[in-house]
Amino acid sequence: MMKMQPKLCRVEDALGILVGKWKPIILLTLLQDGTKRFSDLKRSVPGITQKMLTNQLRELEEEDIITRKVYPQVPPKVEYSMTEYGRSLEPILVAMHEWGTAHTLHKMQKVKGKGMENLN
Amino acid sequence: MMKMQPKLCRVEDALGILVGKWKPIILLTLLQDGTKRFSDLKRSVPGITQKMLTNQLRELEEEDIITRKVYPQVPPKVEYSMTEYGRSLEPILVAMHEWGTAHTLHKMQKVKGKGMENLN
DNA sequence: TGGTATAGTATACAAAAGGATACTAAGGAG
DNA sequence: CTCCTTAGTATCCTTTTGTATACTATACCA
Repeated sequence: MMKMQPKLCRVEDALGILVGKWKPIILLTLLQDGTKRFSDLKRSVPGITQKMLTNQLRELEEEDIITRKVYPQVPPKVEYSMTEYGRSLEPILVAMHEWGTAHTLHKMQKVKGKGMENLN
Repeated sequence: MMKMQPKLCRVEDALGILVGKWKPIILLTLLQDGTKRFSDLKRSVPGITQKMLTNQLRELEEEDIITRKVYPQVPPKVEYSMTEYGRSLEPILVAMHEWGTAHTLHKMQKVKGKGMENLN
């Protein structure tokens, strides 16, 4: 049994930070590889546009999950990394990842079930 | 260090189920109180409209997270409860709740920091 | 005969999120 | 003089999410 009351629910706090089409993969990448510069992140997250990457990084920075370090160079160099606070999200990311992995089978059975209708 | 590769990320699987303005509180309510009928849920989630509640419940049902039991009565009676599969999300919900609770302080300090500017 | 209750649907609309594309600064290479 | 690089902006558009409001069926109660 859970000890939490829905009315006093703090789940949204964590969820708000993780939600966004690209945030989980950005965070996982930074957790794994440590510091990365903008263009490296862009390569690590296939399909993301510059706008969305900037956008998501700004939001994460605003929430104090990542830091942004600008080197006054040309061409520009900007490095991103997790903050201590950001790293505290790791258990949640891990829990979600494990859930997803453990329940891949469940999903496959649903899909298979649908396909079976044609075979019987 | 994490053992997962961003490219093979299964985080989205769990996230996709949890995302939606009302899903976490619906799930927490069902986890705590067990079976609930539509109108009870509506009362438990203040501010939600019928359409949104129906909507979110249908999505959760579709994902096999909750079950829907209809009693052929008038006025209608429909009961919702978590599936076994749905209950497996509990550790994630708990992890998020704990994170939110533990880091309320962090948030308060940010807000306080901003307010302090006027005081010095 | 009209009002109440439950669990919805239908319709229209507003807001938020995401995407495509073009543009910029400033130095170095050719 | 022009192109290349990086880390962005700016603008416009589409899709997804969420909201508001009105409507329905059917039995019971007065």
